[in-house]
Amino acid sequence: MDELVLLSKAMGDLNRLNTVALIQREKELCVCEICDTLELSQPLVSRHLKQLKNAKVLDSHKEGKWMRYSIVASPSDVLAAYLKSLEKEAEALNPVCSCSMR
Amino acid sequence: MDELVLLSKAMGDLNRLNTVALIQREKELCVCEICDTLELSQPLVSRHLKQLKNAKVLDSHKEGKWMRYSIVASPSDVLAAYLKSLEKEAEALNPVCSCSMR
DNA sequence: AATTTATATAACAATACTGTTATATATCAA
DNA sequence: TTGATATATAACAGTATTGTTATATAAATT
Repeated sequence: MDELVLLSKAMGDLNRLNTVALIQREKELCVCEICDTLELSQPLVSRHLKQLKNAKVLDSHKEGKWMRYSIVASPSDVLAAYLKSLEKEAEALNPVCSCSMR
Repeated sequence: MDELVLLSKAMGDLNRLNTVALIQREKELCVCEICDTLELSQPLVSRHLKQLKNAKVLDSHKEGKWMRYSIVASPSDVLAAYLKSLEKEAEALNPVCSCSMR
C-alpha cells in the first residue's frame, strides 16, 4: 500500500508527469536534456528524478559525465496505466533539445 | 493532464486509498461508516471525500440524513488500474462498523 | 593541474497539505 | 419546537512540498 502512495505522490505533480512522458517518448534522456526541453532548472529536475526513482518509476545509469534516465523495465499495473495515458500527452511536449552527448 | 495530476494527488494519501478501497469493497458507504471503520475523525473524512469527488474518484448522493459515497460509474483507465490494485488491499481492512442506517 | 561540464545536494522562502477543534447546516425524532 | 444525529466547513498548528540560489562532487577537456 505504501508503494502505491509513493507512486501516486510521484505522479501528483505536472512537472514530474511531463518528465515521465518525455522520457517514455524518448526511451532514455540525460538530466540536461530534460531541463532544456521542459524549461526547468537543473536542481529541480534532479530532485524530481530522484523522487521518480524512489517511486520505482524510473531507472538510471551513469554514462561518462551523464546520468541517463529511463522508465523501469517492469512497471507495476498502475504505472503501466499511467504510461499508456501519458503516451498521448507526450506528443504535445517540445522536441528534445539534445545535449552534446546525442 | 491536470485531471491526471488531480487523480494522482487524490490517491497520494494512505487514508484516502483506504477510503477508496473500503468503498469499493462495500459498494456504497456513508461518512460515519467510513469514520468508524477506518478510525478517522469525521471532519477529516469529510474533507478527504471532497477531494476524492473533485478528482472524479467518488460520487455521492444524499439519502435522508446521510450522504452516501460510491465509486464513479465510469472510472478512467488509470483509476481502473488503481481500483483493481486496491481490491486486494481492501481485504485487510476492518469489517464495516454499520451506522444506524444499514 | 586547472577549467569546464553534468549532476547532486543543502539551505532557504513560499506555498500546500494533514489532522485537529470548534462551529454551522440540515434532517429526523420526540 | 427542541434535541439529537449526520455532514460540512472554518480556523488553526504542524509538517511536507515546490522551486530557488549557492555549493559540492565527479568526469572530461585543456
